[in-house]
Amino acid sequence: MRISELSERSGIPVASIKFYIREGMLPRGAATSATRAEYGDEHLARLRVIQALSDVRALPLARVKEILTLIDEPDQTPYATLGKAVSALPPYAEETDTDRARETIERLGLTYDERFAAVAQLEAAIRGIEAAGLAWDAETAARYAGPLLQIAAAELIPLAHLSESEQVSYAVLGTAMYEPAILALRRLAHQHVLATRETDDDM
Amino acid sequence: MRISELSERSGIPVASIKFYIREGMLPRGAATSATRAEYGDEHLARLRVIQALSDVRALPLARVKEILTLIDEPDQTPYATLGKAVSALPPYAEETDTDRARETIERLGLTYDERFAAVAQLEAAIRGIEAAGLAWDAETAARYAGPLLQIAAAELIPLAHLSESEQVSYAVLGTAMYEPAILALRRLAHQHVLATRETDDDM
DNA sequence: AATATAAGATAGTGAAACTATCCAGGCAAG
DNA sequence: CTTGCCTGGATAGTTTCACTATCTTATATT
Repeated sequence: MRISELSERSGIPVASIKFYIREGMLPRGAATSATRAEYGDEHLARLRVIQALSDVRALPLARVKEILTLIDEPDQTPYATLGKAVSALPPYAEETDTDRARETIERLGLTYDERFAAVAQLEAAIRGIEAAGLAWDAETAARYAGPLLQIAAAELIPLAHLSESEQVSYAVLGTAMYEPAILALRRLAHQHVLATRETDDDM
Repeated sequence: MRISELSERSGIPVASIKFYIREGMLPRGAATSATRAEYGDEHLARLRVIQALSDVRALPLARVKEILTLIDEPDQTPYATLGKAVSALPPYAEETDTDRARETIERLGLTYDERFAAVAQLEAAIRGIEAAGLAWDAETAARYAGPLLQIAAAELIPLAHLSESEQVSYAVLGTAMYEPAILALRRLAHQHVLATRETDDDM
């Protein structure tokens, strides 16, 4: 298909598609002549991924590009690839000390690895919680860790019968794309708990 | 304290503090003369909340302002206030039909209420998941719902012995600020599960 | 041959979040 | 008391991001 059809089918303006190509997020079409190029279904799929990451996750295009690159050219190990994908996701934390996060992780009996971006992200999250005047103690952390461990374990099961490259792109995209659903379900769960309380006490 | 001290103690440039005041996110200091005003600890605390919401959550200032307004002037009921707070959080979903979300919610046995922003957010999340080529079926949804219901229920318990206005600001800020910690813990849980698998299978 | 459309390059736009400059009025040191 | 620096407040400028519009050249299509 030509660029105009790609635009129609994806709902993205031609000018924006050209912009994504310029930015290196979408491969060029196969040139059939000096002023014609052919686009395929892979271009359409790529555009949908860009939109999902950019609109639903509200990721800056630079981060979207990082994730796309990881899917196209995974690192040596899936473990390293997933680690890099995590650093493309908010909260964007720079390197600082990660004492609070380390304390939490060790107290929970989780594996601490300072190279992992999620450690710095947890640190940033804890600082934010406390800056906002909220509590983050062992009890609070434990409330979250148990159920999340269950979720994480369950999420990894269906990966088993996929090929390695499928596993990587599923894990990278899955890390990013299931998060909004998780947050929405938590918010709905709050509402549900509140709504099904028979007491007249509101919160 | 004067604005320069407020700036020093918060680490936020004077120009930015003035900007926040202009935008109505931070109250003016109490004027002591035509060119002097006095700022208090409440200004410092407010600044820290703005930073937490803006930096850690990466919320646009317009959303930060909405949340701040909710804390300052809660709605009639805490339930309504929390609902509005949720709409200030990503994913920012406009009104569309919410069929997929409704189906999921009903199948899970949760309370469906179309006025609740989290429903539209779940819809947006599901569409994003599928646009990215990932699965969202009953089984997937159920994997998440159970543990999240546990989390939600546990989160509401400590609210019981707070005053109503404390409950509101805790719930509003808590909805926003604990989310990054939840996501970071999920990512760490993935790493932990992967790291503690004795098999040589990578993912 | 005339017209339309495509690809690719370059430049322009609009919103968001600051940041810098300006000015008049105090306060404090000498 | 006066000189000079700081303040509060207003206005204007800057930077980054994510497009969007225009332009050029060339090639399909009728």
